Amino acid sequence: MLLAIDMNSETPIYTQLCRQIIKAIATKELQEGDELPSVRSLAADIGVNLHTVNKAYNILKADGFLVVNRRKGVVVSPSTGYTYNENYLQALKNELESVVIEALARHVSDDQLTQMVHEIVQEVRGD
Amino acid sequence: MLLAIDMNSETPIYTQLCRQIIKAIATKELQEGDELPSVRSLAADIGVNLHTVNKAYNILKADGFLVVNRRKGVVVSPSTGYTYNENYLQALKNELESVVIEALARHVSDDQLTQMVHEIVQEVRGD
Amino acid sequence: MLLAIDMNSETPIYTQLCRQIIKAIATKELQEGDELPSVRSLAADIGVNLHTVNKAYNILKADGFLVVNRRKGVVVSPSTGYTYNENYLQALKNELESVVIEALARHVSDDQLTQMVHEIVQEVRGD
Amino acid sequence: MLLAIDMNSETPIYTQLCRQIIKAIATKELQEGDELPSVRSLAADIGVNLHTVNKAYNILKADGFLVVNRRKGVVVSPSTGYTYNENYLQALKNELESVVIEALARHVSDDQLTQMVHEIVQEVRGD
DNA sequence: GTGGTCTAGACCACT
DNA sequence: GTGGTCTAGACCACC
Repeated sequence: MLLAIDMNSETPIYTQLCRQIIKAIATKELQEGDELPSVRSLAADIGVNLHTVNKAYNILKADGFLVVNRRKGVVVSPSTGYTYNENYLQALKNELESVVIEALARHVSDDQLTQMVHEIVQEVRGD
Repeated sequence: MLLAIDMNSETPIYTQLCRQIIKAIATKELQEGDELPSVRSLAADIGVNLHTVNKAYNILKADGFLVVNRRKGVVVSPSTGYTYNENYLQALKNELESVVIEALARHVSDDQLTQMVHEIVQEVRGD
Repeated sequence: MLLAIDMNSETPIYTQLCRQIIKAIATKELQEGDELPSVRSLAADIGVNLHTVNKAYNILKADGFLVVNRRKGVVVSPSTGYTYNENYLQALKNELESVVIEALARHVSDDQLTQMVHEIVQEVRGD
Repeated sequence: MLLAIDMNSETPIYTQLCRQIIKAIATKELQEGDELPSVRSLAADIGVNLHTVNKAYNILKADGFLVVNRRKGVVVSPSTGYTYNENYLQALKNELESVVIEALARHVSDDQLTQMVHEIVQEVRGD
């Protein structure tokens, strides 16, 4: 897995890490039981602080994507560990709302939006 | 127009203001030329500092949603002022990506996602 | 003479008035001795406050463009009244500098700049 | 880089800061990736409030001249970030117009103007 | 340490 | 009255 961090982005580094790992899980590049690099080695690899990687891992553990395995270190959870629930759907809708509403205000069409979502889904599934 | 601010939210107050005003524009509750409350009165109304309101207004001005009219104060721009462009579409796709990818990882279905987008569009259009 | 005021511009109305009158003088639409509308009628005409028109007239008087004639009211000065001097040239260069330097930083070419100046000169002379 | 602020000028301090930084970029005194002083240290240096420096930095970020790097603080963007576009050229022409037209009205010659522009270009390029 | 956000209170330019 | 600018001092998130 290749992690590309943009130091100039306004998104915090730990968030970028989370997203890229989640993306790898979504595209099945990372599957149940796969080991992740140790906090130490990953931090050295991408040149960031230990705390930053640690924070990302902790968030992903809290979200159920990762789990600590005594022998293998941090591994990807079985997919039942991070299935959506009501709370998540609500949060998802809120996030979508703020993005979609601005798009509509700017005269992006209904079709363009769903088209865009489809493209993203295709990228994830077909990648 | 009614603005509801959540002081405990982690999203900055000025961002919440921006979103609600954009939403009002999207739903045509606010139309071209409509006057917004003065920074001072709005700040007093919702109980925040005037600089916070000012920042929101300034962002919306920079984004083309609002303009300052010498006689009427802050008013809604003609809709040509905030039409989408290439840069915006790119940013929009990036924002959608991070949201959608996590949803897919959590086994939200393609259909659920487009359904959710449709619901939001309905809310905006049908209001 | 037609005065078009943009209430949404960030340039103060009195400055817009000054510029348009100066432009009319530059294009010889207004010539030495020509009468300007009274403060009162001009204000009513373009729908602004008396003070605003008054301020514009006063600035133009201080700059030598206009002069008060006992019988005809405010009239255009003889062109000797507003010829450039050292101070003005210095101020002009400062104003040009801030504009030109940003243009250069943004990779506008030397030629584009002089071309643009030529175009403006043509518009004024040939108008 | 040396920043000289004129507290008595009528141009806002943050604008003066913006111009001087843009000038430094134009003269290549500041190049892609170069770090700028932190808002706090620069504010202390020139004796203004940190919010004033912050505002200048924010404007330059919005204009694409600067970006915030998570490790290095505020740095100069790659020059692709602030290349001119149609909107900018239009705004540039408007700014040039108001300056040039008054100069013409005051009998500054065509040649003097282009000469002045050339001088400024020379100063920037030959620095 | 950094930048980002918020508050509070002041003065000024413009209309 | 409006928005624009500046100051001063506070807390927080990120690294």
